Amino acid sequence: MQEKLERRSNRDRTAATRAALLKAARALFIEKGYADTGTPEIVAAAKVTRGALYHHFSDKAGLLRAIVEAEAKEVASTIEHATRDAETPLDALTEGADAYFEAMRTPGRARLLLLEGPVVLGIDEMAAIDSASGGQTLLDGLRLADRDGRLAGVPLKQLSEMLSAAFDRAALAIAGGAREAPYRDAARSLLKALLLGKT
Amino acid sequence: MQEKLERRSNRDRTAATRAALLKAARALFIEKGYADTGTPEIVAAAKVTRGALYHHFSDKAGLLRAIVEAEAKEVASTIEHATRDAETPLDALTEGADAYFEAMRTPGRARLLLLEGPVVLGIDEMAAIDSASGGQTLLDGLRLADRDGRLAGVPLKQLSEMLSAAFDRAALAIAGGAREAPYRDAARSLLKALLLGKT
DNA sequence: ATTAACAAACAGGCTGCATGTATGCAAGAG
DNA sequence: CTCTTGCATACATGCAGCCTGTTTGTTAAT
Repeated sequence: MQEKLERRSNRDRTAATRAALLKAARALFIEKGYADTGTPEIVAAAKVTRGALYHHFSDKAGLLRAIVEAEAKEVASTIEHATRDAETPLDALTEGADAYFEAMRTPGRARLLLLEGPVVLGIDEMAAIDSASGGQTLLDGLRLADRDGRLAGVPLKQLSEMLSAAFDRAALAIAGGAREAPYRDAARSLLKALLLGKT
Repeated sequence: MQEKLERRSNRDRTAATRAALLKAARALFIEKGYADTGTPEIVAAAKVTRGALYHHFSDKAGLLRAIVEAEAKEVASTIEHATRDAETPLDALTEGADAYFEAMRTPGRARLLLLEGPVVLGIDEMAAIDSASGGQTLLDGLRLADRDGRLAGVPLKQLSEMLSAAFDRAALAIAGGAREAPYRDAARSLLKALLLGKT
């Protein structure tokens, strides 16, 4: 805690400053929203000046972009890890969905990835971030299931987008305090109905 | 075009001013987004002063709220009209989905209802607006189908929220220039799989 | 005469930039 | 191998412009 002001290498300074800014901004964006959080407030919380902020980030939106990219990467990695050793396509999808809900339980993550991000950065840029982070495991799962015979003639890309949106909404609801179980059941029903024809 | 400055009743003035503000703001919010549109720009486009704006609306967000409420009402009414005389629950849901896509083709509506609204007004207030506008036909349809036997044990409220989100995403994609047909097919597949056990 | 419907000026705050300063660092001189 | 020298990095600070919401003043309807 007492952070002696001793000499540090430039690399360490940069890392520390960036980390402090990202942490402070993340907390404030989650608590009050991007628009209602000013840069003076952010730098105060990070114990840094506005000069440092604009040295490390192009602008206020750049700060959000960095935060969103980190969150997206974590989510993608959690899902990928969880679906690695599934036996059937349905298992993979179900476990992927559970992992997604789990990853999105991290406080504030849903708001950042599903609300502030799309509005501030734009849908297109969010899509780019998602795919760069490897956020297409859902489509992969559907393609595997398709090879198994089911889903003939259904446009998979569009279906995966829509399912993804459904999971997003569930994650948002859960983040807002709703119980997780019913959403997980609903998700399971959806996937089962699609892949097995059973509700 | 030449709008003589003749005497008008107060009621007419109010109606005209509000309409001009709503129209101008709507166009600008769609074109540049809520955050990047200033009130000076809005009143200039509406040929009114900022005094008029703050006389009729509590603040800039109030302007967006009025716009969003109008859009939501139109969407709900379109859907209700389209599903009035469906024969089976699946028909009602399918036709409702088509009507929703149709209603959301109105340029900019998707952005207002699905992006700017939730972020600026908050999720809770958007939910209130939705339900006040009668946006729960989807849940009604699922309940009807449930009575028919299918969907036993599936949490309907959550399922309807998730399906609704799926349709939202499709509408957003279509608004962004994507072709409508594949999304409609995916939507149909989803509903059929749930209600009939067929993909 | 009273109130609605504006108009216009004002106060506070915020963003991005531009300029100034100190510190780390790499390379050459000695 | 050390030390100086020059440059780049990492900030700090003040300024300019804009924007929002409020307040005060004016005109027109009722």
